[in-house]
This record gives sequence, structure tokens and C-alpha cells, in this order.
Amino acid sequence: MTDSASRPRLHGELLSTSLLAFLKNWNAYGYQLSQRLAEAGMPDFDSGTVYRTLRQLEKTGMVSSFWDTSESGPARRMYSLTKAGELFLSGWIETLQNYQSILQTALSSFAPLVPRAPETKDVDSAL
Amino acid sequence: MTDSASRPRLHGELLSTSLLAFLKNWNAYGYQLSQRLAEAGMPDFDSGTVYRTLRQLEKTGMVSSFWDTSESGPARRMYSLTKAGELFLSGWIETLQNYQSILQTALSSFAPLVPRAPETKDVDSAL
DNA sequence: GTCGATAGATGCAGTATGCACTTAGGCGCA
DNA sequence: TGCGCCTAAGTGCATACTGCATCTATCGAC
Repeated sequence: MTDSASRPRLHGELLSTSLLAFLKNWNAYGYQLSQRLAEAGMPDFDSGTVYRTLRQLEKTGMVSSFWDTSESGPARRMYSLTKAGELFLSGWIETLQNYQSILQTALSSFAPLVPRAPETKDVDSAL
Repeated sequence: MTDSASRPRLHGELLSTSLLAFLKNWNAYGYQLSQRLAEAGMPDFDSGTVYRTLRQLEKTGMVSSFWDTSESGPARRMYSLTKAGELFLSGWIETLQNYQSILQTALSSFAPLVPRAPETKDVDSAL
């Protein structure tokens, strides 16, 4: 968290945070996570993107990994969540809850998100 | 070029859907929306990105716009939600709710946000 | 030895993004 | 009258991200 990679971006975070969430309760490897995402109801993410995202999460300290060769077949890179990953994950939830309340309010008719006269022209200094 | 923008991507949609949500109940212009996002608790999006995203939403038929010169000061491009925008918005909610339940399940083990924890550790086939 | 499933990774082209900057109208004020 | 500031929208550029296709490699089944 010293330099350039310290501040995660906001937009490609659906995938990142899903991965972190899965890793909260169990360690897993990329191929497996890729499938869990689909099972969990998220639309399929490209597996290449999943692998690259995991590597990037490792670079930024959110997860750590090691090669697991204990099973037969290709080696698996096993990931686990770090402390930093947990913190980021819980912080993200707050953002997401705000976001979700925006969407929900919008869909459930017309309760104003911000008190403001809809048709008058006093847009001047509402804030 | 005609069909390239037809399928909305999943990742950069936090901004897009927030904008659509705000426009669900009111018409608004970019500068205003940019500020509402911050007020609503979303981290600041770059205003240039907001403007470009709005133009793109218009290109894909989610919103429509016209120049409002009724007030003094610089002209405002007023946006309103189209039918297609409403449909997309409601579809997005479903995806998001799946997503949110993933995160909440993950977090429930150390920071229960919603009293919904089944608290059984039989995570194997839960998702 | 070949096929298929598993497991991970990379090259490339297209797209999105953040930052800095520009354009432009209107206001207040010395 | 000029200057600074706020509002409002947009653009250029370098970088980052994404999806698609492709590649390597291990193993079991046939």
C-alpha cells in the first residue's frame, strides 16, 4: 500500500469483490472461482479475466497464493484472503449499500433521493 | 458499428446504472448528476467520465437529451430516461441482488450486516 | 498416442477511465 | 472594462481493463 497500486478503482470491482468474498470463507483456486461465480448467479466472467484479476489482487496485497501440487492434474494456484483484502471487502459493502439504496429507491416509485422541488426553476444553490 | 454497443457490459455499470436511477424520477443534467452522485455517498466519479457516460447512454438509447437554455448561464443538456433505460435498470437490479447476497454471505461471518445468517458452516454446496 | 477435461496464462484489439485542459455563459466587483 | 470565479459541458492523451482467441501443460480414459 505504499505506492501506485494502493488505490483500487471503482469500476471493475464487481469481479474483484466477488472473488474476495468467495475467498473469505474458503481458500480456492482460479478455475474453481470462475465456476463458483457462474453458479452463484453472476453472469460468466471470462476465465482469462478471472485469472488476471486474481494476479492483480495479489499484487495489491488483497490475496496471497501458493502452488498446490498435492492433487493430480495441473498445479493449482491456491488463493487466500489477506487482512487487507478483508478490510477492502467490508469497506466496499458500504459503498455498495449506498449504491443499492439509490437503485431501490429509483425503482420503488418516486420517493425523492434528495429533497428538491421537481418543476420549479430554483436550481440555483440547492447545495 | 451499428451493433457494437448493443450489449451492455457488466463491469463499468455502477456509474451508468446510478445515472439511470437518478433519471428515473427526475430529469437532470450532467453537472447536477455528478454532484448528486457524491451526495448520495458514491465516491466521486470524474466529471468527464460522467459526461461521456451520459452521451454513451444516449447513443445506446437508454436516455434522451435536449439543450436547455431557459436559465441563465451555460446551456444545460437535460437528460431523461427512456423506456429502454427503465427496462435495463430493472434488469440490472436482479443481477445486483445476486451479487449483494454473495457479499453479505461472505461477510456475515465477522460483520453481520443483515440478520440473515444461517450460521451453519456447511458452505460446500451453499452456492 | 490421441482426446478431453482441468488449470493457468498471454497477445491483441477494442473500450473505458482518470487527469488535465479547453471552451463558454454569466455574475460580482474594483 | 477587465478580472476572477462559478457553472456546464466537452476533449486529448496515456494508461488500465476487458473479451476473445490461443497457448502450454498435467493427467485419465480409450
